[in-house]
Amino acid sequence: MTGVILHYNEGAEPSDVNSREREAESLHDEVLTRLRNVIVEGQLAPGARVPEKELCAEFGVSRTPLREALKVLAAEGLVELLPNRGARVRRFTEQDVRNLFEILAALESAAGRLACTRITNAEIAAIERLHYEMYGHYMRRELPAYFRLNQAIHLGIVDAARNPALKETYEGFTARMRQFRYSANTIARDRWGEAMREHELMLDALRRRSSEELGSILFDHLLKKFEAASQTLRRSADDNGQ
Amino acid sequence: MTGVILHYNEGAEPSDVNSREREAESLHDEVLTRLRNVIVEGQLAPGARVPEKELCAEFGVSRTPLREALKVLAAEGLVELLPNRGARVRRFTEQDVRNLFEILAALESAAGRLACTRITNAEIAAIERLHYEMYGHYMRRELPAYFRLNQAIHLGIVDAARNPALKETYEGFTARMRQFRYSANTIARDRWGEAMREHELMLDALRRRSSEELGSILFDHLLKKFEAASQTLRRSADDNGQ
DNA sequence: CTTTGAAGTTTTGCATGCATTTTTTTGTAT
DNA sequence: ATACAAAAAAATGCATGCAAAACTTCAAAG
Repeated sequence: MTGVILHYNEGAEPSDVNSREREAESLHDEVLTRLRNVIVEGQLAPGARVPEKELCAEFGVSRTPLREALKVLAAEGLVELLPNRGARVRRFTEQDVRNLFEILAALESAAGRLACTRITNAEIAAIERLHYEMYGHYMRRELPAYFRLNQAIHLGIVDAARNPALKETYEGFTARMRQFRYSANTIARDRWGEAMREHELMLDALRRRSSEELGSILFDHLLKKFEAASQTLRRSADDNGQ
Repeated sequence: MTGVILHYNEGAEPSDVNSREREAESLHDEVLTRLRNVIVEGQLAPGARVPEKELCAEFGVSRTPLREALKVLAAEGLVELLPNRGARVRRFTEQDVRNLFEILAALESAAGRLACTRITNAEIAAIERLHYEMYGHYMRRELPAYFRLNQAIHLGIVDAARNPALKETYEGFTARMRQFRYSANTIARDRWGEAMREHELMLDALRRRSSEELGSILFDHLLKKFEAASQTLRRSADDNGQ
């Protein structure tokens, strides 16, 4: 498919494992996706230099597509470009993460506003079902399932805003924050109930198609989510004596 | 103007002509900025193929940094990458522009919310002064000066949100829309008064530090701005028989 | 010991080279 | 003419080459 390209990926089989779905993806795109994952998943520590040669070997490509990907990641803010010193994985401060959460809150809040004017009754019903299912997981303290449904609800609202550019931007930012997800997906016992109540308010505002209410609730909900997550994070950091 | 740039950098002194201010800018960064300007300013028509060779000649660089810039512009959505067929300048539909305006509205609305909790009284006073100055231009029907002040006020609010990442994202989106500015900076006579009134409400909400109000006003204000601009645009398109 | 610094090594940024693919041109049959 | 096919030309995607910059190493001086 990609061709025989002798030296590198003979045994590599780029087509089967990594590129799910998309057929003819450019090397650049594939490297971009893979490198972003490497960084977001923390395989490359924050603050670490990005070793071009090693990554080229690992990905089986030359430096050209890798460096193209690095420029894009730099534009996304995942990586810093040091003049004549290559790239380094960006280290996020707590303030950085807060700033990103506020951007997410901005996008999702606006999505909620727009959704109120554009969502169909069927979609509202679908979100209601997700809500009740999530409530069940909440009652049974099934955290992973709860988070899955939670995310589905938020995505449903973003979808209902009927704005692909907004959705794409939103997803871009959530992807960048997957590296903090481990903490965001922990939830303090007392926060959980509050979050559930906020979701009830969201559903109520959505049913009444109250743009302003839903926008406000979502905004505050996201900021509180950050506060809770950062507290959890700080606590676990303290536990480690760090 | 583009400069002599013969072989490479013998007498090159990159610091003097081309890089205003910033000293050691990488070729990649400079090409990125320049190419973005070329596209946003419409020197490369929407839908047109991006001619790598010509641009390389014009910028005096090889294809490598140019192509790196193209990948970044593609990630920004200014350019589309066609497999094996290079890049083409993205053509924005009215719906695309609406979507972008909604994102801008999201960001600025959130900035307003945050600003209410973080802005200093001195900054509020500064924005008030801008407001009154803008009012003078409104009364005297001085459109360019009005728009300048208008923009300063909006930027002041974004600044007061104390979120550099938000500001950067906001500026990124406004830059991308500078190509539609010609229409956004036209304002229908009847819309002007309404916009001015909305600004009065904004200032009032800001004085009272009412996050929700300011967020709502800004959101609606931006969407109305789009509606007005797109109407103006459509009208002028009709006039041209298009 | 710590500093200095010169020579060697690696890394970086960019230009160039080359196999493919796409586009254009040209030629031929309908 | 119009449609199609073969050939030629150009553009694209990626690998590689190379000079300059940044790191190492290690020995001599303080």
